[in-house]
Amino acid sequence: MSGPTEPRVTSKDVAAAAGVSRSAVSFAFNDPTKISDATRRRILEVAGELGYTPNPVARMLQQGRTRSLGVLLPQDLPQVMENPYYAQFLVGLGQVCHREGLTLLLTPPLRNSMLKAIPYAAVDGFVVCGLETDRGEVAELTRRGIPFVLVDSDPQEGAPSVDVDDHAGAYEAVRHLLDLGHRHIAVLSFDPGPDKAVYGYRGPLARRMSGVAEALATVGLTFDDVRLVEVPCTRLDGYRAARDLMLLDPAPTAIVALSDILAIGALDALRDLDVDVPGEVSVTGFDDQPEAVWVRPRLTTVRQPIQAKGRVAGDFLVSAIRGETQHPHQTLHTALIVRESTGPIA
Amino acid sequence: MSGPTEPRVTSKDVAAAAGVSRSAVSFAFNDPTKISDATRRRILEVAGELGYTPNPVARMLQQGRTRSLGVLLPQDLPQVMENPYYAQFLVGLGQVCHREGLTLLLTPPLRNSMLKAIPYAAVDGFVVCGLETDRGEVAELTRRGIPFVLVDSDPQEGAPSVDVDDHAGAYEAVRHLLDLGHRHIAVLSFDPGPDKAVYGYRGPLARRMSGVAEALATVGLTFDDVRLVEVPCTRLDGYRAARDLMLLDPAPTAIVALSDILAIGALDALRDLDVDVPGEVSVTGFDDQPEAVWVRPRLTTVRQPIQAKGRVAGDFLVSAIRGETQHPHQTLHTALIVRESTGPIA
DNA sequence: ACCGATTATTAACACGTGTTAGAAACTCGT
DNA sequence: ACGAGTTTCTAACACGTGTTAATAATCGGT
Repeated sequence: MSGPTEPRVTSKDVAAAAGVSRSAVSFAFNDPTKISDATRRRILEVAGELGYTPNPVARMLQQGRTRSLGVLLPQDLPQVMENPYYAQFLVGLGQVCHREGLTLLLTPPLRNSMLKAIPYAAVDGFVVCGLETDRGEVAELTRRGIPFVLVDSDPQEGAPSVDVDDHAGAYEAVRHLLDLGHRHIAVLSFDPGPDKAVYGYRGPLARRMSGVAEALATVGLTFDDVRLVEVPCTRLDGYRAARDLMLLDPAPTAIVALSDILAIGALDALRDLDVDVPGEVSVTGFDDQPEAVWVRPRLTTVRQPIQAKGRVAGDFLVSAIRGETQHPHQTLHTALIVRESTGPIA
Repeated sequence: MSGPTEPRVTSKDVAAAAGVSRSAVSFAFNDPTKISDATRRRILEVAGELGYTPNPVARMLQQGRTRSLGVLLPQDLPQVMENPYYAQFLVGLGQVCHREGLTLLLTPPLRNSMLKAIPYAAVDGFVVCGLETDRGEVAELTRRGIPFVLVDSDPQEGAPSVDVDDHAGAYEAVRHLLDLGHRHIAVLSFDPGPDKAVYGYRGPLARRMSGVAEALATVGLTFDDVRLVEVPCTRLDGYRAARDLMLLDPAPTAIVALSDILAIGALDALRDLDVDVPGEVSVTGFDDQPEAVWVRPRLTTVRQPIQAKGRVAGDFLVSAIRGETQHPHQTLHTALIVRESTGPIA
C-alpha cells in the first residue's frame, strides 16, 4: 500500500510557477533588499499556494550549520531517560537551547560505541556525557574540528570540560558521619561498568571513591574497614542492597550511597524492615534530586548543581561553536545538605 | 581569539591524496564490489591518515533521509524535561529508536509556535506531542509529505494517532470514590493553557473531564457540585492546592487529581496537615508514575501505559516512514489501580 | 532622445555526497 | 596479435539551497 510519494516541492517549482529565476525565490525569503517589493510579494504568494518551505537539510549543507546541539550519551536512550539525573541535566542544557533557539539531538551509542555514533549526527557541536574511558572520541572530535564539551569525565588538556567537585562532596559526607561517631560504614555505589577491571575507577566515581578514602584516613580507617556494594543505579537495586546489608553482623550503622536513587531505595528497605532512621542507621545520598526533600525522613545528601552543570556545558559549547578557541574548565561546587536521615550513633 | 577553523577534509582531498577519482572514494566506503580490492585498501588507508569521514549532512541530502525522528513538543525544553511524564514517554520511544538505530531530535516550539519549528528540523518524521489546538500543524506536515503521528491530541481523519482511554480512566476513578460513599469531591486538574477560553477543553483533558462528568451523572451530580481547581502540573502546586482545599467548609472527603504529580503533592500537604489518608480524605491520581508505589500511603491511581504509548507511536512512525499509507489509530487501555490512598467515607 | 547611474534579475558556482553511463584498461581464447 | 568480454575506474549528474558576478531593465538629467 505504499503510495506514490509525491516529490517535494522545491524552490525550482516556485520559480517556474511565478515566472522568475530560482535565485529570486531565495532572495524573496532571505534578503528582501535585493529584490523589488512587487515580485517579492508575488513569489511569496505563489510559494504559499504551492506549500513551499526551504529544505532544512539543503540549508544546513549550504550554511554549514545545523542549529542543533548533539548530546553524546554513554547509554541507550531507554536507560538514559529512566535516569532522573539526565532529566535535570537536560533541563539546564534546555535553557541554553531555548535562549539560543537551538534544538537538541540525543545521540546514543551506535553498536555499543559512542565513537561510531559521531559521524552520523548532523550537529554543530557535542556535549559529551559521562565519558569514563576515552576510546578515541576526543581525538575524533578534535580531528574533525567539531566543537565539544566534556561533562563528568576525566578532564583533558585541550578540551573544555565541566565537572563537579565529587571528591570534596564524598569527603564531606563521610566526615559528617564520622563526626557523628559512626565507624561501621557501608558504601553503596552504582555499578562502575565493565571497564573497571581494565582501567580501574574513572571519572566521577573515581573522585568520589578517593573522597571517601581520604575522609576515612582522617580517623585511621581504610577501604578494608568498610563494606562496599556495587549495584545498578535504580531504586529497586538500592532497596535490595540495603536489605542485604542489614543481614550482616555487625550491621552497618551508616550507609553512604553514591546516588540519591540508591539512598532512597535504601530508605524504603529500612522502613520495611522497621529500622529507625536515623536512630539505628544513618543514610546519606549524592545529587540532591528533588525527591530527597519529599521522602521521610528527608535525605541528608550531597548537592551537586546538575541543572547548572547542563547550563554551563551549553554555554561553553555555544562559545566553542562561535569560534572561541580557548578551553575553559569549570568545576562546580558541591555542598553537604544535612536533613533528617543522619544522626549520632546510638 | 577565533582560530582559523581549518576546512573539513572532504572526499575530494582523499581522492587527490590517493591519486584516484572522488567516485572511487565513495565506492570504497559504500559499495566494495565496484572497486578493486587493492585500491579500496589504499583509499581507506589514506582516508584514515587524513581523518576523513563522510559529511552527514551531505549524505542526508543525497539519500533523502536523516535517520532521526523528531519529537514536536508543545512546551520549551526545560519545562518538558522537568515533567516525568515525558521521561517515560521517551523511554518507550527510545526503545524503538534503539531497535532501529535512530536518533532523537527534540524540537521545542519556535517563537511559541510548534508550526514554525517544523521547517527547521532535519528529520524523517515527527511524533507530535500533546497537540491540543491544531493551528495548521497537521496540514503543514501533510502538505510537505512528512510522516507523522499524533499523540495525546484530538484524533483526526487522515492522520495516524495514539491515545489513551482517558474518558474511561477518569470515569473509573470517580466511580470508585462514589462507590466508597464520597459525595464531597474536589477535582484537581492541571492547567488547560491559555486556549481554554477560545476552544474550551481539548485533547486528553477534555476526555478526562467528560469521564468525570459521566461518573458524577450516575449518582445525579454535576460539575456544579464539585470543587474544580486548575494549577500548573508540579508537585508544589499540588501541595498548595490541597492545602487550600482543606480550608473549605465543608472540606472535600475525596480529591481526584488528574495527574500523579498533583496527587503526590496533595498527599504531602495532607500529611503535613495531619489529615489521615484514607481515613479522612481519599486521593486518586492519574498516570501511575513509578513514584505512586513509593509514597505512603501508596497511591490509588489510573494507570496509563506511557511507555507503551511511546513505543506504539514510534512503531507507527517508522511504518509511515517506510511508506505505509494507512492511518492507524490506537487507543490504549487505562486501568484503575486501587492501592492505599482511597477508602470508605468515615 | 541619449548616456551614465542605479536597480532588478539571472546565470553560474559552491556545499559534499551517492550513483549511472560510458570510457579505459586488462584478460583470454583462437 | 587481435577483437570479444570482463573488470576498474572516472566524468557527469542529482540532491536543494545560498550567494557572487555579470547582465538586462529602469530612471533621472541635460
